[in-house]
Amino acid sequence: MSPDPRQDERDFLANYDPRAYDPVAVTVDVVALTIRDGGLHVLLVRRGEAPFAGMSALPGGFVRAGGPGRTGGEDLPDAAVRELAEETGLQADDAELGRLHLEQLGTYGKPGRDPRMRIVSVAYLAFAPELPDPRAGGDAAGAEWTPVAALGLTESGDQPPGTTRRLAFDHARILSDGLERARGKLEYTPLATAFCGDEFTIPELRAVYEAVWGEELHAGNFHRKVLSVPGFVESTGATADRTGRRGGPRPRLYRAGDARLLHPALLRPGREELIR
Amino acid sequence: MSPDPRQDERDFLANYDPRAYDPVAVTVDVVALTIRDGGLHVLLVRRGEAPFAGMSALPGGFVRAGGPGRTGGEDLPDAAVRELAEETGLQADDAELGRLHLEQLGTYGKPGRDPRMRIVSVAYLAFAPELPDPRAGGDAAGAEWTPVAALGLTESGDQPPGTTRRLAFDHARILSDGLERARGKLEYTPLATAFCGDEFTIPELRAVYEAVWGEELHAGNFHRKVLSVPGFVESTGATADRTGRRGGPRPRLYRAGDARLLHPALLRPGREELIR
DNA sequence: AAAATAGTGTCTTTCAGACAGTATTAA
DNA sequence: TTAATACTGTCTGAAAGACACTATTTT
Repeated sequence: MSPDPRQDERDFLANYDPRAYDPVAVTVDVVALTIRDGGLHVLLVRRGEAPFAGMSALPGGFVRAGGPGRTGGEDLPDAAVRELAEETGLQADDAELGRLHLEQLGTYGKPGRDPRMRIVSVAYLAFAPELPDPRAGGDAAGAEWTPVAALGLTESGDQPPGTTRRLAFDHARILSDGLERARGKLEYTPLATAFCGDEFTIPELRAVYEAVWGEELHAGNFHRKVLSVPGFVESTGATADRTGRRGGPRPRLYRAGDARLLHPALLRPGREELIR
Repeated sequence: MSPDPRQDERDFLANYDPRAYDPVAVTVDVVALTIRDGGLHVLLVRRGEAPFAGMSALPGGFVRAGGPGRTGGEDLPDAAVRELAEETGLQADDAELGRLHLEQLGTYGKPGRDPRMRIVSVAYLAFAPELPDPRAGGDAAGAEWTPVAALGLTESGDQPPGTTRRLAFDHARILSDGLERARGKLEYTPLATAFCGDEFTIPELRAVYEAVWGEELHAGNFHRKVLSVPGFVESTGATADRTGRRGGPRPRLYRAGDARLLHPALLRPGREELIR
């Protein structure tokens, strides 16, 4: 219709409700999970300023938009990786960040979720093998890996009164959604291997499942099940030099296989009661 | 820290990269699915203006933000329902829209996805029982239920050259993601009942699965399986007056049960090859 | 009468989970 | 030597899928 793209944009903007011009800010927040000392940890930053000063929050920040009418700016997953890199002090092209699994979790935009202005936040979920402590890195003064168990999250996604470490904004809800997503993903995808190094043992993989699901699994059945799913893991032929903490034979080493879905799936035990 | 929230907001805005001020618009797009004549249909609008004039698009529009510093404006799911109501001519409080299943699908924000400005779009997925034709309603001149099969979508989410009915922006990708989500949801949730009326027969429910999954199911095994999953359907005790199109006994009538997850799940047949 | 459909019965295979048992290692 | 651990074998019950079969309805 109009060959001039700027005329086009003026038409476009004129055709909509003027309330659309009220500012909406778009941010990304990242739920970065890892396993440390056998427990599930999440990367949190300490807020220095109001609102929610002194409380913890998920790492995140504004999406760089690019100027109007142009195609500059960054894609949403790039913004998530950038925020993660800034907070951990790792470079975005580091091998450790490159092996990371990143997926979109959901978008949170309820009016009033930030008391200052309307903010729509796109949350990402990251699964990382054990990463260095954030304080070793760059300008990430306040970031640290925090045991998820210490946050006292309930199933409904909030923190009961008396919880010492409280999360700002609606970040308890976002983290809760991320944990539930992670628990489900381990059932039907091989993403538990994203928490491990390049080579890992079956007992290490089982420890990932136990940390994320929060329950102990039967070692023998787990072992046989993992090896029976085509493409979940492939043998390296080697044997680990390490062994279990209190003895036992040296476990064999495996790599992640080429499956993208687990078939049949590894279902969480004892979910029959939670279904209604 | 600062008791004045406007001072607070100024601090807040001053602390971030100035590129954050470049405008980002937030829209919602809706993938509304229904079953008509035994086939899966999606609600599409015809675009009258550039860009993509004459092409089809998902219904959608700007999220009403509310003014700065206040908590006005609409929540994202409310915006999705509003867009759907505007396009179908139904009122947002109609029973037919009230029974609708609505869930967030994902957020699409790649720079350049709209040639005019940076737009981040939150996509919603809706499952609807058969709704009236949009043209009967209000100002929804260009909306219509379109057979998904006519769009020629490939697994990778694009339309090969030569497709007659083309989708604007990245809406082929969004629709493709919505279809895959719907296929998966039918496996482990009872949401197929959201495509049916209040009362339905097992063969009608099977027709929903066949339309969404695009393959025929074994009638006998499907029947036994549905009845064996606790809480999927509950009997009304009544028998339908209608029967199969070419004869057969009158099927019994059921209502949706109280299950929120299907256990054990109804898995799609023949997915072993698609896993890697 | 013929064909299609609703619903049930039965058999086979697969798989999850319980349990037992052997070999290997640390304490 | 004891205890923990890695792994394997075996059994049972649940469930999916193939197939057969009866009863009911339309054409």
